[in-house]
Amino acid sequence: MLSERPASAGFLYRMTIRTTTLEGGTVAIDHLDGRIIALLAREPRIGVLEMSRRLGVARGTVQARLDRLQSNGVIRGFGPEVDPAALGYPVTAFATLQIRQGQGPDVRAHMATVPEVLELHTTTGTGDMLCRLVARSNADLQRVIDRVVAIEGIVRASTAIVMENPVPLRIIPLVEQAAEDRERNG
Amino acid sequence: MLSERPASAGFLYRMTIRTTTLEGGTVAIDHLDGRIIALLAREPRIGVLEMSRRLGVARGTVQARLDRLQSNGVIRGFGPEVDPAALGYPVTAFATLQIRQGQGPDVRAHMATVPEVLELHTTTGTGDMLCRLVARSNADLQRVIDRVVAIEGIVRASTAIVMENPVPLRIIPLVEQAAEDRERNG
DNA sequence: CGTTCACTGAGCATGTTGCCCAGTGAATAC
DNA sequence: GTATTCACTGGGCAACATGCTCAGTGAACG
Repeated sequence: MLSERPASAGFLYRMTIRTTTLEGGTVAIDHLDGRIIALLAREPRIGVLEMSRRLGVARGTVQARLDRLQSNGVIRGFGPEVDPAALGYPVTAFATLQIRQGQGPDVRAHMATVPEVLELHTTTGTGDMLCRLVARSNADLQRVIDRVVAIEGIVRASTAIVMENPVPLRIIPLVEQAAEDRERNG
Repeated sequence: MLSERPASAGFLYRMTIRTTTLEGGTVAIDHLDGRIIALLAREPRIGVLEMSRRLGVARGTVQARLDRLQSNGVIRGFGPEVDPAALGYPVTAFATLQIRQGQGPDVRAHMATVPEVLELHTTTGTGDMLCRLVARSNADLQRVIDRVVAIEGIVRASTAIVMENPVPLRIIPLVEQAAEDRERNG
C-alpha cells in the first residue's frame, strides 16, 4: 500500500518553465498546475508517469511542473499527515494568550517546548497570540493549559474547545481559485 | 527531484502487526513507528527501501508498519503541502463568529463555499465558530470577510490578523511524546 | 508446550524513475 | 522579418524500487 518515491538527488529536469512571477514572491499557477496539485491531493501516492497519463500530457511536462512548483515554494512538501486523535489526542482547542510587554520572545520559546502546542501565531486584536492545542481529554486539557501558562509573561489565557470541524484544513478550493485567476488575468 | 510512489492497489503486506489499540480508537505507537513518522516528515520523498536502510530494519517491517499506520488512521495521507503565500495569499487571519441560534448548518455550508476559508471549527466559549482565512492583502481581507459574513445567521465576526507564526503547524513533538508514553506504559 | 505473531533476509517480475535526445509550435528578442 | 528561446512531445535506456512470496527465528501468548 505504501509505495514509494525513490530517494534521489534529483536535479531540475531538462526543461525550465517560463515562470510567471508576480510581485511579492507570488507565483502564478495555471490550470495544469492546478490539476496537478488537485490530483496529487486526491491521490498522493500517484506517480509522475501515472499523472501524465491521467492529465494527458508528457511525463517530462509533469516532472518539470512539479519541480517548478516545489522550487517555487508553492508545494512545500509531502509530509505525512498525522491525526492527533489517532495518537490519543482527540481534544483540540484554541487558546488566545495575552502577553506582558516585552515577554513575547520568552513566551514563543516556551510554547515551542510544549508538544501539545501544534501551532502558534502572533496576532493583532484582543489577544496577542493564538495557539492550537491538543489534549488526551477535556481533563487533560487542563494539564496542557497549566503547562502553557506556567511561564511568566502570559497575563491571561482564554480557551475555546473545538467541538466539530465542519471544514477540515483544505487548500484545493484556493488552488483552483488561484488557477482561475491566472487564466483571467494572464 | 519529484520521484514517485507508483500507483498501485496495494493490499496489506503479508504481515499483520499485533496492534495495540487503546480505548476510544486510540492507537499506541512505539519508538519505531515514531522514527518512521519523523523520518518521513523530514524526508517525505524517501522510499521504503531507503527507510529500512536508515532505520536498520528489514524492508518488510517498514512496509508493514507504514501500512498499519495508514489503516490505523494515524497517518491520514501524504497530500502536498501548499503554501498559500506562494499562491498570492500572504495574509492569514482567524475569525471568531457568533451564530444566530439554529443557523449553524446554513453557516457551515456557506463557509465551505468560500475558497479563502481554509478551515472551520465550532467551538465552546465566547464565539461559536472559529475559522482560518487567507487573503491577498490586508485590503483584500475585507473582501473575504464581507463574503464570509454575507449570510444571515452570522451575528458578529471578530478578526485577528496573523503577524508572525513562531510555531508553524507541527506534529513531530507530539508523535515523539506519544511514542515515549507507549514505552513507559506498555 | 504448541501456536501465533513480528521480523528477517532473500528472490523475482514488473513498473517507474532519472536522464538524454531530436523535433515542433509559439512567443520573445533582435 | 528572422533568429532565438522556451514549453512540450514522444521516444529510449539503464538503474532501481516496488509488490508479493517464501522459509526461518525468537518471543509472547493461550
